Amino acid sequence: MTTGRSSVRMGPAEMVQAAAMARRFYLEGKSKIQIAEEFGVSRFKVARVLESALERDLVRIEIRVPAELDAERSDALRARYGLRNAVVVESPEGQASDAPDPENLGAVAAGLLGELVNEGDVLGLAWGRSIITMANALDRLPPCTVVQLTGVYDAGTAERGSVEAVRRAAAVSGGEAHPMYAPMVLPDAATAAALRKQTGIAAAMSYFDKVTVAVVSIGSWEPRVSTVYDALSDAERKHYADLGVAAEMSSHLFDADGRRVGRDLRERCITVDADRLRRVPEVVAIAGGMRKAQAVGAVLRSGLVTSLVTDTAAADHLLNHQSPGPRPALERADPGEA
Amino acid sequence: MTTGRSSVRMGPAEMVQAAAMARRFYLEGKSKIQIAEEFGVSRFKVARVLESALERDLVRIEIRVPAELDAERSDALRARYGLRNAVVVESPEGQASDAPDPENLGAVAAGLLGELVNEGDVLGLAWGRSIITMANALDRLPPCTVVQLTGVYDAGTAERGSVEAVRRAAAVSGGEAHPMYAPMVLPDAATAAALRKQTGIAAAMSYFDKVTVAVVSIGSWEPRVSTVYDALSDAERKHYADLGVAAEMSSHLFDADGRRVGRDLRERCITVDADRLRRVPEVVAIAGGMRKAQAVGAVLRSGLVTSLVTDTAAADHLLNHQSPGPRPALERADPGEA
DNA sequence: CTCCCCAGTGCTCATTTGATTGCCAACATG
DNA sequence: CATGTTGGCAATCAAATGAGCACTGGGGAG
Repeated sequence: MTTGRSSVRMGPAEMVQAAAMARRFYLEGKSKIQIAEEFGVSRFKVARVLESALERDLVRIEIRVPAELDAERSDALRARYGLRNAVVVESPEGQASDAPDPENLGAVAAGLLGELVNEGDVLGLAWGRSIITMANALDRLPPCTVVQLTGVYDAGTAERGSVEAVRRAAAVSGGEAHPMYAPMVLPDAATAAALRKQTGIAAAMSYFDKVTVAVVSIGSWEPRVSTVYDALSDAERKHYADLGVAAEMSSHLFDADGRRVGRDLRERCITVDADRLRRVPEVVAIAGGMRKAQAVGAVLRSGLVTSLVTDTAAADHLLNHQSPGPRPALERADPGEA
Repeated sequence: MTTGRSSVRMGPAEMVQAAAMARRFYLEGKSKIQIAEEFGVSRFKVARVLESALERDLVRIEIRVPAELDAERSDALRARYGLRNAVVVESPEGQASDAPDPENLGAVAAGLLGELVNEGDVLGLAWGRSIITMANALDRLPPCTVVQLTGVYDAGTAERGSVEAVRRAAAVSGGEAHPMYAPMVLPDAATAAALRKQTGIAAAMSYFDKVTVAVVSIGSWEPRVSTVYDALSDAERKHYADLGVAAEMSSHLFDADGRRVGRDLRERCITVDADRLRRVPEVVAIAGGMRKAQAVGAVLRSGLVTSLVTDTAAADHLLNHQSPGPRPALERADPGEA
């Protein structure tokens, strides 16, 4: 700032010399002292020349990530919300608020999973469209046990999607699969309790305590954006909406500040407990799109999530219109151990 | 080289983290230690991540110079021939060996002169087409005295070109002009001697010892490529060619090794002595094109020249087909003082 | 099972680097 | 002419950095 202004023009000799020095320094990795000796100037001079070369854009440094990733927002999100990992996927241009999670979200999450999962881990998968997409996009995964964290959502086309996802992940990984053939939301607590005692379901649930990496989805309290919302009656929807539900994750409900609300719902659901989830060293949430942005913020503020895969639209909202809230970064065991 | 291979794929989290670290380091100027603290890793980890980011082209550093300059060849020439400054101008594409010095050469030389000349300097200009071009391209020059170093070449269109160049340079600079109204090559030594006694010419020549920056041109011993060659008779041309003339500069002749030959020619010429030229702290030669490449090499080997402005074609020849010769870099007074 | 190898990590020490300060020359001003 | 000011430059010292080394833990071969 104090020396060469960008406005004063450099002559060709200065330019060429600066370029030569910059080449030595940045591309050939020579030290400034070596360069100073070669050019017969003091090392301070070299430093000044390089500094001004930087100012004048004679040296251009760019950080290139694959086009679909937004490094800047990823980093900002990670820092702001105290996440261990944040990956922001570029939202397709022109696609407005009603776009669901883009295809990319799943593919990128699959890549992230490949990084986070180590051999011997126990991977838990909740329900979610993006999670299905992710499972399909998985191409390699270290050997690990895969367990289903929630019941399935039994409407729409991808009926047994969650089961499929668990099977697919286990197949790619080469490990055991522990799916659950049960709906996520049941008519009443009794039915749910009965189901939980079923051999297969109980077997799967017995792994919940061992899960080292969980993948969850986030929905907002709107039709077609929350699995649970869609599964309830109008009266029930109204009931929970009055509690101030802002987000739903694996059938757990949160208000805008990330506090659990409507805990009674849990009794009717086949899902992993929030407290158990909190003990999972690495919880990856996948959700994107404008409509889910608020919900994602709410869940982040709950402190249940350690990593996030989202898109530009949601990231912008989280960065510009929401605050991380009081809960600091998570203090969990490092997900490194098995 | 030892750590991350370029072939092993990075997951999105690693990618995003590497990008974030690279941004901090390269664009925001944070230290690796700061980055290590922020990300909760050791500074060595940061160093390794940045190193691998460099290997994987996640960080791209490019040295950008104005398109017309060839930084790499400039630097190579400077280093190989021990020059103080070397500037290589991009030869226009497809323009073959018979291209004379491109327009750019003069413009770039003008810029170089603006750098090299300081207030109070005495600038000497020899004859040469590029020097005329250069003078026309001059846009600013510190106040200095401008002296004509050689007589003019009195044929062709730009008849009094050299005089014009001196006047123009003085006008831009705001200093005195000392032109010489005399031809460069004369029929015999007596005529030359008589001319040298002329008031105006003698006045100009009295400045030769004070010249601090000289600009000269280089020609090869061919028609239309050397001013002197064109001014001689066939017999004379043959005579000097038999002496092994490879280059001509301000009516001084050099063989391929940079040794002076045909010194008798000097008697017939109005020009600055080679020995005086050698005492000038900064001698800038301007010459380009394939046909002059050999000649440029010869003059460089004479050690008379401290800086060179040339083009890609000549530079390639100088770098690939010629050697710098025994004479090391010049040991002259720094051109800094007035 | 042991052993070796290998990749990854963090440490130590020597070197490099940046921020600060002091110096000198050029210049404007009283 | 003396003096203050400014700007560029080099020296100093503390912080940052790199190269080499030791440690560890897992995986495969014998």
